[in-house]
Amino acid sequence: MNARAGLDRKKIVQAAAALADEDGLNTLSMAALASRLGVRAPTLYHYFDGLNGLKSALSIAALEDLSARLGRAVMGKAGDEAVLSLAHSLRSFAHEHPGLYDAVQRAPDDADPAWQAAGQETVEIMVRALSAYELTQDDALHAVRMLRSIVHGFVSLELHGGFGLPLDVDETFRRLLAALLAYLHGTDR
Amino acid sequence: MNARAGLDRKKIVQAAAALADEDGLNTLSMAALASRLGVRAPTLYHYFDGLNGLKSALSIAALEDLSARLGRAVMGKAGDEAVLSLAHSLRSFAHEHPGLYDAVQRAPDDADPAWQAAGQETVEIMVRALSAYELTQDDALHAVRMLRSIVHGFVSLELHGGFGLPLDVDETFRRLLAALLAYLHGTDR
DNA sequence: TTGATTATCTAATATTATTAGATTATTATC
DNA sequence: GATAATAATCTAATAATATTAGATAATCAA
Repeated sequence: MNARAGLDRKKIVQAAAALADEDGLNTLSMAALASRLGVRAPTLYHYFDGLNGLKSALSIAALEDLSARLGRAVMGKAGDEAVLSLAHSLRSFAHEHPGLYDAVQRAPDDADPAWQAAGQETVEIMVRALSAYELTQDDALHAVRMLRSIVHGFVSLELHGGFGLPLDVDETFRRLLAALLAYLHGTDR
Repeated sequence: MNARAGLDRKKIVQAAAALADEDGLNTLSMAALASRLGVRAPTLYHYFDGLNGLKSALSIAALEDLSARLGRAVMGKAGDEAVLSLAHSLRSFAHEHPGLYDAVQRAPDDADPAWQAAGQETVEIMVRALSAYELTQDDALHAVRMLRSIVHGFVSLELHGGFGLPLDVDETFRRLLAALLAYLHGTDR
């Protein structure tokens, strides 16, 4: 009784993604994943270098997903509209895929080329989205970091219950983005 | 051979904090903590309700530490100076105590009264720091969230290697705070 | 000094990650 | 189509962890 499960790295990563989104990235285990795939845990070692290797693969896949989504979000948009679209895409990705979102944050131990590439891709998407502001190269990179910081900080606090008070969170997000856009317009510098 | 170790909750939490800062909150275990305290793991169950209970206590202690530091940071300061001092205190706490900083983010499972109190205290410190801007109650609370989001997002990306490019991170932080201060001054609204 | 309390221990169970090596299913070769 | 090679999966075993139960020894109160 050994009918093959027909696994491959992609199917395993997909199942891991589902588990991470459902139960959290931290509780993702080889045991739980194998069980979901109808297979014994050691089987997974045939495809990945342990739990760490699996999580690295998940991080890369998640980052690629996110990158593709961000790319679609800014197609045909420029300036404020593009920045807002990026921000809302990031936030909705985090809401829809909390496990994958956490995985994106977690850099693989050994800086994997695929990870580097996906990360660079997202930065480039963001830089292109900012092109309408006609920033210098460095200013654009700072602006990308600012956007990422703002959205990540907000989303992270939001998802982990950091905002206790009964005050509209969407409004806070709007204001954060308004502050960023104002800065990009140079109202202040 | 059972000379008592003379433990109490405080000593255990302190040792846990040291371990978390040294090796990361995620790798904090009952086994490692007991070993550092020169005691067998089951001993710790006399003081805390398992690893989760211990981590909750650590979260609360860390939040109280942070809150005290923030309180000191804004004494005798107002307006922009107070906001900048808050932001830099938050960031330096995260740098000096990465494990505790992570612990602060993690809300205890059961919303512990001590946790609620410490959280409320930090919000109040921040609201007071913003008093010079003469904001409405709601605007002040949004501003607190904005400050927390900005600093947390930046620090989190910074600590977890999210900023790959060789571009001055201090400068990015400065710009983020400049954007916040400009917003608070209402240059834009 | 004795008895009660309590801090700590040992022993045992369950779960997990991981490695080694056996077995069975598929594929390639003749 | 039979057989050999390959590859996917399994069983078995080891080590580490969290946790519970209950025993023991140190301290404290009377």
